[in-house]
Amino acid sequence: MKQRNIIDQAKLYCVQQKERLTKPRLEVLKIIATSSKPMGAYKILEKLGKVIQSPKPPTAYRAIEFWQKKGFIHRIESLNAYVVCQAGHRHSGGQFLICDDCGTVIETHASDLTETVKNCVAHNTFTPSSWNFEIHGLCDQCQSE
Amino acid sequence: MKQRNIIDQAKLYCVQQKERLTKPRLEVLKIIATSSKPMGAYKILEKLGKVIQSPKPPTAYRAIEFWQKKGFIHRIESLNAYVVCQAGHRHSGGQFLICDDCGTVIETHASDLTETVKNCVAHNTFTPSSWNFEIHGLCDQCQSE
DNA sequence: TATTTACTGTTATGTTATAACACTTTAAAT
DNA sequence: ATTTAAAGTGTTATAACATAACAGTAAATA
Repeated sequence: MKQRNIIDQAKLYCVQQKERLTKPRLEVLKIIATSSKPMGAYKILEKLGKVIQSPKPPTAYRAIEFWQKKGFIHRIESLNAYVVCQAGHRHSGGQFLICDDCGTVIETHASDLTETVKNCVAHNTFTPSSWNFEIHGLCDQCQSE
Repeated sequence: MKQRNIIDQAKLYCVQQKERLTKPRLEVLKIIATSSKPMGAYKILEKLGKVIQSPKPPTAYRAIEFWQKKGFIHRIESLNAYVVCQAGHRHSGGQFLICDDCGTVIETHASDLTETVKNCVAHNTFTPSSWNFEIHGLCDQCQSE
């Protein structure tokens, strides 16, 4: 079970980093990890309501922000939605292939910036700290249908 | 004047493509083109109020959508804001260097996808239609301060 | 000049996100 | 052990961003 691993990783991480793994945090991560598709904050909040007494938006947003900062989840900007990190490691940038038909998001390795960006860095015109590359299109399966 | 050129280009485009260059459309494009930084929809709406009698959100959003579809402006997803196209040509993807200090956005050429994405396409696992690459960091000037 | 089409104005509302503050839990310092 | 400080939560309220729906208007076209 993939989502099981993420939870275990998160637990380990919190112990090691002395971060507090509170109920809202744990449940929110579980919810996002269980979904195969990006999930909006209010959808997360709704699901959270099944394990916590009538939670309010900040409860969900705080947990989302927590995991996002730690690199366990990513925000898909073009969808206002969140997905669990599929890369299995910390990184300051992400690349996402978003199928506009079925909604699935594939996270690809994000260690390479494009040539243009590399040039900018090389010429010292810009110093990147984080990046987000969202590619919309059709996944293999939807393409062939 | 750079923003003058964009307006002229837009006028020419509308004549050639038989698109209607209405007052809301023209004014919204002027507003976005005049700003050196990405502008949110409600800020645009506010400025629009100086040339049009108490406009409502849909008036701004419709014009924004119009120019966005035609490639004259881009949406910066991570800022919920809009900038005039700096590339001077139609394209299905954009790369933006966003300075988190001064807010300036530099648009770079977007004809190259990263290696990973190219590989996905080559192996037929994904067919991209559009993409958006937003790189946050510090521009040269803010970096050196 | 009648008809169709595209666009606008307006009302209302939906969706996403955060500020602010009182209270609680945990960790650390004494 | 008890105090204190720091981090986290619950809650209310509201800010910020975006669109549905429908009536009316302007332009293109038949």
